[in-house]
Amino acid sequence: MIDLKYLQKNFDEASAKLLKKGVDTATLENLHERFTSLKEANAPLEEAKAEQNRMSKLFGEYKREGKDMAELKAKVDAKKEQIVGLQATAREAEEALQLVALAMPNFPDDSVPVGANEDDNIELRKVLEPRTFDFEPKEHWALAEINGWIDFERGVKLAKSRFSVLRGEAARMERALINFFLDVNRQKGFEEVCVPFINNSTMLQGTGQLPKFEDDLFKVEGEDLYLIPTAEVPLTNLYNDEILSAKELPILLTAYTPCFRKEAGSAGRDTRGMIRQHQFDKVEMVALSIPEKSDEIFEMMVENASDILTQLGLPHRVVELCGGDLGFSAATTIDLEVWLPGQNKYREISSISNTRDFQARRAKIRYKDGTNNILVHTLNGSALAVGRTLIAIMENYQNEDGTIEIPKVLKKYM
RNA sequence: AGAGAGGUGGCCGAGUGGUCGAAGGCGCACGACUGGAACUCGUGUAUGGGGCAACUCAUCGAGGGUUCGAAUCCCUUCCUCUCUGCCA
Repeated sequence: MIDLKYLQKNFDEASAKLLKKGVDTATLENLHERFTSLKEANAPLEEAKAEQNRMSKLFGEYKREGKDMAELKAKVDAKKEQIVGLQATAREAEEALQLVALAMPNFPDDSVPVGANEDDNIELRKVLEPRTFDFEPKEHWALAEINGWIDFERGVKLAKSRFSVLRGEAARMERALINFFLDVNRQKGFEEVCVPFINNSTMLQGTGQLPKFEDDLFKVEGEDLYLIPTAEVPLTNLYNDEILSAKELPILLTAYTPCFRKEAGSAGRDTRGMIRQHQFDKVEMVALSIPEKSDEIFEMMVENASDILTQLGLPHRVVELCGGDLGFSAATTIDLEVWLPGQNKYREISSISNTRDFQARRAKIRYKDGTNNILVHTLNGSALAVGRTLIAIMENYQNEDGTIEIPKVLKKYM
């Protein structure tokens, strides 16, 4: 959630920031109004309650002194009636505010480039030169068929479209990649954790998936539970509603989890192959940090993900997202895009974001700095999307006959 | 899943209708004592919101109710523990 006090005091500045993210001023004005309404509704309510509390305390005295209480009771009853009305107004204002506030995306950093969509993203650098083929490189689904690596049909049979089955060497490579990623992350100081793959609505609200993006989530029927769309949810919310001590920060976490996404709104995109699935494996990094250190940690996370791709010998580029392409919770995001020679394109394989205090405010994650409780900064990033890495290896390491070489660093894992 | 017990501050633990945001202890922070430390003594020590402030509202797992007044009584729900069942 954005800082509503900041919004109130610096409306024009806030408005300019959110414009970059595609939020029009009217929406922000609405939020501002509701925040003001709530404050206006709360003031008389609290005053009335204070009066009631004062009067109620008198009862004790009256009783002890044997005084008559009928008159006092009549006064309190009148006050109570007034409170009921004020309470209804305040509650309405509160609910109206929450509705808008929880749907408002994070402010982008000032450094975020202006732009409407991914076409306006800025390539910062390329890492590794794509290899030149002396034959026409195939796409991963063609290679999958030649090698019997991916069973698309039976994945669909077992569940539905956008599910697939990895077989034999592919299944082993999936597992090898997970182990490799976790090992690298652990060496960089991330604590490996193993988390529930199903989280409740409070947690999904904490990281920003709810209430706005419920349509993207698989919900457990009849329960307040959702399949996680990313390990960012359980890892960040590990400290939901906690106050940490400054000395335990930064907290660096990594976990392998499957991720479940409905991909609502992606109908027709990447229907072929394994790029966009309802279920995919990912190894995630999450960091909780003091505000002053989050930029540094962000850089480290980008470097780490890039380094993993380099170790795998996969050409990629580092891209800074423009305001219009930023996710809901992100203040700044860098994507890593891996080269897919079969598609002749760079495709997203990692996305690293600093959400500043946006998620921390929602999830109530603070740390104690002397006497003050301060919101932490939360960061998250993939290191890496496993299925897409598998695809990238298939396409980049293919031979003319369709066979696939194993990257050197993976050999000890297979 | 069925039966019983219970959920209070960082932790332990009192509190069964008013003076309780909450005794006491531990822990922690600061100060005194010490050459330094332990011990001892003193002070402080929940969270969120409103207000320049004095101050004030809310919170004793969560939600609702009774009452002038609820940590305390009632209902619902979640969680934990024990026993039974089931199971990797």
